[in-house]
Amino acid sequence: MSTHYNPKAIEAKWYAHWLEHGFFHATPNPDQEPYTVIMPPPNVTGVLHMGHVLNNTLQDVLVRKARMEGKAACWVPGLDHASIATEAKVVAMLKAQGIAKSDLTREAFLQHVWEWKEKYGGIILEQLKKLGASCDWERTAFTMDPGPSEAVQSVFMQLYEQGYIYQGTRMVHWDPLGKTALADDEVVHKEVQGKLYYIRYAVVGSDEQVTIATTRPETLLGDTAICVHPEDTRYQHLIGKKVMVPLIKRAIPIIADEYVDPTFGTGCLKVTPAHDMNDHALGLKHKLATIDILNEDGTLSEAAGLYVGEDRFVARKKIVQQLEAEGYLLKTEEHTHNVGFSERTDAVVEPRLSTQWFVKMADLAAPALANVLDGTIQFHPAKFQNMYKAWLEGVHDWCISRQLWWGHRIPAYYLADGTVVVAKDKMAALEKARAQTNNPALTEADLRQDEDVLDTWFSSWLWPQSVFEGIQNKKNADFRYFYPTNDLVTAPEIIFFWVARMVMAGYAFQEAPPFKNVYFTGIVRDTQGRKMSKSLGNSPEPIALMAQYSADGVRVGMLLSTSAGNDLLFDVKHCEQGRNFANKIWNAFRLLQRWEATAQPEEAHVAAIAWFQGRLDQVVEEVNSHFQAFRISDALMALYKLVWDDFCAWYLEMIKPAHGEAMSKSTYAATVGFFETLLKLLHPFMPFLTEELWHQLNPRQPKECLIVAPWPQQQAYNGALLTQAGLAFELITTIRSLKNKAQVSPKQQLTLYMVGEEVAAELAPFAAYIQKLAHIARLEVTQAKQPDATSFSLKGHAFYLLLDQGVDSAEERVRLEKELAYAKGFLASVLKKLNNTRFVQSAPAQVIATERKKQADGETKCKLLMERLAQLA
RNA sequence: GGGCUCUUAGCUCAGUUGGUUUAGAGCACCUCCCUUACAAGGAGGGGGUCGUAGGUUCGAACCCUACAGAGCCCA
Repeated sequence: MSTHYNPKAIEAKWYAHWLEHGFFHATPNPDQEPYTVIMPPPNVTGVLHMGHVLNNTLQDVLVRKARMEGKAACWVPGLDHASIATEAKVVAMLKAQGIAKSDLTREAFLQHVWEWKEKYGGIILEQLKKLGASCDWERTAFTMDPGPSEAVQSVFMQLYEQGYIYQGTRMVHWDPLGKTALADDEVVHKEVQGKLYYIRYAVVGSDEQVTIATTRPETLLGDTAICVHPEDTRYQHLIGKKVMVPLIKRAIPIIADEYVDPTFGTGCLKVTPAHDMNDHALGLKHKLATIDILNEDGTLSEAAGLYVGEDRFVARKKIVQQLEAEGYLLKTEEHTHNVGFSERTDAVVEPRLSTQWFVKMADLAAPALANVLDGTIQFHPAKFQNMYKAWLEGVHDWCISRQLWWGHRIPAYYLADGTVVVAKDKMAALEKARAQTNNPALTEADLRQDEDVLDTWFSSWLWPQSVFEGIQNKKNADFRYFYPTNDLVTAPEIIFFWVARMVMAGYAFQEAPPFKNVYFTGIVRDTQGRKMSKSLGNSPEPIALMAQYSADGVRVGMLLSTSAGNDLLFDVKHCEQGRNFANKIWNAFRLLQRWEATAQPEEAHVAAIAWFQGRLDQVVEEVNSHFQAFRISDALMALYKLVWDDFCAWYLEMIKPAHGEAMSKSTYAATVGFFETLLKLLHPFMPFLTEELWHQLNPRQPKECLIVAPWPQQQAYNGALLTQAGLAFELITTIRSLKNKAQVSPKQQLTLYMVGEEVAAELAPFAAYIQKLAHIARLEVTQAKQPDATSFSLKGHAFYLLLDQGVDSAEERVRLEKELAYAKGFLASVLKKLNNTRFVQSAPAQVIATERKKQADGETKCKLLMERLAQLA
């Protein structure tokens, strides 16, 4: 057996084995408790990045533990069709082949997208298998599959009939690159260094001029008013007059509104109702004209009058030049401001007036908020409640139409006169239209379906329901069994996009929450705290990382660096630590395996076994409670220490037979049992290594896999024994340290005196181990002072260590004086409390008792140190 | 501009309702050791007074106030 764990063959072997035996597949079973996790569906265009590794490792840990606990663990994987991202990708690909989207029919274009999807889509799901993800692959779902698509359609119709979906002309965020509207939260605001242009407008019928400051001078072509604050004395006399828009020479009114901030710029605002959210509101209020100067692709329209057909940014430059040439530009200033960018295409978003479909949110938001605030749905960490609450309380209606082809086409049909009919298909729409218009002569040719598709999130928000066909068929067995799901693991970035809307959908369509817990992960950043991104090239490639450190190593590395909800600075060193841990376990197994259990007579390591059993039980309890609180990295760290420190460093060394000697059968059996329990506890975190060792440890049937072995039971443990062992270990460490400081070989056999029968009794079960591990030849109880030996105290007990070559009194003095100073300081702080009558009067009895104990320990320690110093003098 | 969160060892973070030793962990660091499970290892060790300044309390990393710095969400 190799001295190093070699994961390659092992990982492939066990993943195939688990699949072959159907361990990942869950079906409704009345004898089992269901445990359901819905994977946040990655984009069909996606490839595995470190964020996915984090997110999916966590889900797999939760799912594997639940499976071992005997639950019907169902982890549903899926893919999201990602309208904008996918369409943009395919458009670019076609362009590279010399095909323009505009030359294709809708059907032909969609044909290309489906072909692309079949060929390249969903790579990420294959990559997740490398990570060990134990998803129920038989349930893999895609948002564009017939089931989920039907759910989208039916929900659209239902909400439309109930009046929750409406069509409206609104200012929307327009993505000129994607040529589509965006929802509020698909716009990312970034600080941008721009310019503030000061432009003069001449007042009609006067020599006066007013100066406005704008960051977007090209929009002046769409100006329909100038607005000032009604109380601004600089401009009051101009209210009601008109000014000439430069270059195009259009007269527009000067109006007054309190909306204007007199301290910003010149206090004089140009109003462009078609191209600014706030200006639009002003326009409505003051009944201003609206001039839309932009085309859908961000070029200037006929209405602009100038630079028609030019891109908005080109036009901006040219207009600035012309303004300057014609003397309208007073000055420019550097100016930092927030600019909206499209989440998907990164294009600068343009506020634009258009007719779109919306979902009315207020009623849907109410139960979604209430059930999070009352704890029906719990957030981990809970701090995300605040953000969730703020968003839901000020929620805006949701713009759900997108001017794209790839996605769920809106099931709305128009008649020539503009009548709208919503129905699941053309035939149904025709029937409705005939009934609605009382015109049985209508034919399919009279109906035109809406060209737009729905926001991708409009399918994602149904995901926990639609993967089980819960919209169309609420009574189906899977849905009734697996819904509501248990835990959702996702990123806080999509708390509004997705989490909030799923909760709304849960209450809107099932009157039940979609999940019980939401665990928010942080963002994976590099060691400098920068977000990992392709352009920075600061993200390790997960598959390569797994090849280097093993899948288990990467899982452990990822988990060790995470705490719920906090961003994590990812360092490959953590994966190295994970790999080293795997190796440690591997080698513990090698040691165990080489032992022969034949010793006669049967002499078991009773104390060692009882102690480790206690530690095991203690840690099982600890791990369970960490899981309950979603403190996954703490659970892992508890196991890391249990294995490395308690099992390897202490237990195995305690029971390790001397060179060439055999081991008793009962000790060996107990140890194998411990190792099995450790493998069980570690399995959710390190599935491959543990499954391999599980089968190497004992011959088992193919079906008898660790992945379905029962999770260890929580048992009561002997706390007193753990305390005794703690003292013994502390004693061993102290002896080693004293030897080290005295430059005595660690293996030098020495004599140790324990002062008093009490401590001797306390340490009795571990006496043999103290002798073995600290290399103590003679362990004696004494009451007498030992002038030739070094003294020390632990937990109020005194000890003498007889170092063979005597004591270097100078060094010993320094050491003792340092210790004494500390002990005195400590004692003083305790006495300060105890001498304070108000403390003694008001503190709880238990606190005072603890302080008294501290005092006693401190006094013993000081007394001993002073005695020893006196001897040395 | 409004709201939220954070600031504890070199780094990343724990620290539960204020009171078990004048604060813990992992990693990193220093010394010694290639000892027959593991150098991807072993033994030992050093290191912080908890952002700053006040306040409440018998007692504060923990509660309150102000200030400084970092981040997030919304506009």
